[in-house]
Formats: sequence, C-alpha cells, structure tokens
Amino acid sequence: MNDSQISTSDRIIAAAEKRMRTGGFHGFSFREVAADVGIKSASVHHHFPAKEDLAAATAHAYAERFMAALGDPNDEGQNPLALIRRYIALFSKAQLEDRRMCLCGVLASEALDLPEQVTTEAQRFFELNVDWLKTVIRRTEKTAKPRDAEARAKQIVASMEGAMMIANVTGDDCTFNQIAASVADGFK
Amino acid sequence: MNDSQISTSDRIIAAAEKRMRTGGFHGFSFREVAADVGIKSASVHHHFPAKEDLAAATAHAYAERFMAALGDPNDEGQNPLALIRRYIALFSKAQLEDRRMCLCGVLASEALDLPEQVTTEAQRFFELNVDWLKTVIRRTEKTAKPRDAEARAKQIVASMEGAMMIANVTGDDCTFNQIAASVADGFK
DNA sequence: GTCTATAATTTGATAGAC
DNA sequence: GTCTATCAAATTATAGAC
Repeated sequence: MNDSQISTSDRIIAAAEKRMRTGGFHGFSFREVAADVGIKSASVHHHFPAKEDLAAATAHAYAERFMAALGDPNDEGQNPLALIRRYIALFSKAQLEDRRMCLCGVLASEALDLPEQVTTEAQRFFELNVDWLKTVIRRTEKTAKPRDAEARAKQIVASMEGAMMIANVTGDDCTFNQIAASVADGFK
Repeated sequence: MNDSQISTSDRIIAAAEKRMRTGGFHGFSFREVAADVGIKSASVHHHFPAKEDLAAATAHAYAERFMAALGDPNDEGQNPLALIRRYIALFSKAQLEDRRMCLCGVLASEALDLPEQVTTEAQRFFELNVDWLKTVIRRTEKTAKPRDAEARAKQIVASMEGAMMIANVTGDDCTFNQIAASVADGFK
C-alpha cells in the first residue's frame, strides 16, 4: 500500500506522464523527471536508455490504463448508452481531476516532430478509442452501417480531445462541460 | 511580387509558424528559424528579443490571418450555412494543404508550460473562433437562446481541432474528412 | 540590420565506482 | 540499481564590429 511497493520504473513513468501532459515531449527533461522521483538522471537512463523509450513506454501505459478503465465494450451487463457516458466521464476525470491535457492528445499535436516509436503509441491510443466507441455505437443502432458507426466514433473522440485542448488553454471548466454535455446529448 | 518585398520580420514569422506547427513552442530553436530564413540567430533576436516574443507575434499573426479569411459573420450577402461551410473549409485547407497542425491547437495543448504572452494569444484565437461561430449560428436560428448558440459554436471548434489533431498523428485524410463532413451535416 | 564571437545554461547520454 | 563525474552538443541570449 505504500510507495515502496511501486517500482522505480512506474514512478518514473508517472512523473514523465505528468511532465509530458504539461509541456509535451520537447517540454520535459530527464533531470526534471529524476528530481520528481528523487533520483538522478543517470538512474532514469538505466530504466529507459533514451528519451524516446521513456516517452513511448509512458504513452503505452497511459493507453492501457485508459482502455482498462473503459472496460469491455461488448459487456452485456452494460447499457451501451451508459458506456458512452462512461467514455465522456473518463475525459472529464482527466480534465477536472488531473487538470492536464490528454497525454496522447499533446503527443498527437506534436506528432510530426516525434520519434517514430512515440508517434506509433499515440496512434494506437486513437485506434483503440475509435474501435471501442464503434463497437458500443453499433450496439445502440443495430441497423446502422459500420461506416456510420465509425464516423460517429471518430467525431466523439475529436470532440472530447478538442474540448480538453480548449479547457487546457482557457482554464475554463464551463466550456469543457458544455461540450461534454453536447456530445452526450447526441445519444439521447 | 518577389521575396524582397516581404519584410524579414514576416519571413521570420512564417518560418516560426511552420516550425511551431510541427514541434510546438519547445520544438523549435532560433537557429532553425534563422537557417530557414537565411540569416543568423542573432538577427532573429534583433527582430524578436526573446523566444516568447516571436511565438506570441506568430500566434497573433496566425489568428489575424484566420479571422480575415473568415470575413464578417454578419455579412448579409452571405448565407449563414455557407459561412459555416467556409469555417470548416478553412480547417480543411490548413490540414490538407499545409499538412500541419493548427498553430493555436499545438500551443493550446502545451499551454500549461508556455510563457503567459503566448498562452494569451492562443486563448484569443479560440475566443475569436467561438464568437464568430456564435454570431453565424444565431443567424441560422433566430429563436435560439444565446447560450445554445455558444454551446454549438464551442462544439464545432472542438470537433475541428480534434479532427486536425487526429489527422496529424495518423496522417489519414479520410478520418479528417469524415469528421468535417459530420460537423457540416449537423447544419443541414 | 546583419554579422562574429561568446557567455551561461541545459540537454541527452555514457563511463565507471560502489 | 544508484551514484558521481563528465562529455558533446544545443539552447537562449548578449556585446560589439561593420
């Protein structure tokens, strides 16, 4: 239950996530992350040889955690509309509790200037998001064409990422909540 | 008509825009911008003393150009639905022609780690966008409450910024076009 | 307005002791 | 696995000549 049970690797990743969600890949350094964890930068290099290794591992862990929180989109015990609300709520939590941008959103914004490994992890986050939503949406509209479900899924992801981006720059929760509500209303 | 008519300041701003739309504020250097323009970094400092001055001026010019391309939202000669389509088309142009992220979108994503001046310019871009769309939307629905027009405006901005973000990381124009089409369909 | 030169700092990364 | 020490390169920024 205490900190000593969390591995150093995981504490490094947690610190890197916080830093990257603030300033992006180019906005943090090994020394800063090391200081956050309470070790030296050489020790960070021991766990993650290069900066791109740390960033890719952090993005991967972020995506895994996100998808785990979403759960199974085919869970028969869950109303598909409740699952859509859960999706929106997960972004709301990331914004209102962490008060930081979506990690893969920041990385996506600077994707053209990122090491390939890192871009790949960010891409995967969006693919997983769209696939999860597509599956849920098809459950709400059995007759819908797959292409329509995909288009709707993509629009939801885009709306939520854009909402976080705007909330991040304005610091205004009200705007975020308005957009989140609009997205949810689309499924009433 | 030739390059010599464009001031050095403007060429520096153009280079900085390209660089920042690729790697963000922390992803470019004075030396890179100077090399793009064909001068030395000390000369860039002559025009823009500090990095934040250059970034803020670049974001400001970007927002001005964007709003100028949108035109007057109250122009009686323009159908409000055509204006909404123009708004979407402007993002499409930024994505499909420039093949780069929206400058103020990247800056918004890393806003928490930006000099105040720069954040302020990015905020202004979003305020101007929402105000322009709000005005146009109220023309399409004379009876609508102001708050509903604002909520719809914010959702459009969020959707388009999110669409650019996803297109930027996936390199996939199809997804961008799908989302843009969905946004446009919301006004048919 | 542009240049050379350079200061001062930070950065990613490595070698090798413990 | 963590540390000290260090490197080579890059970074923002300034001083002063032309």
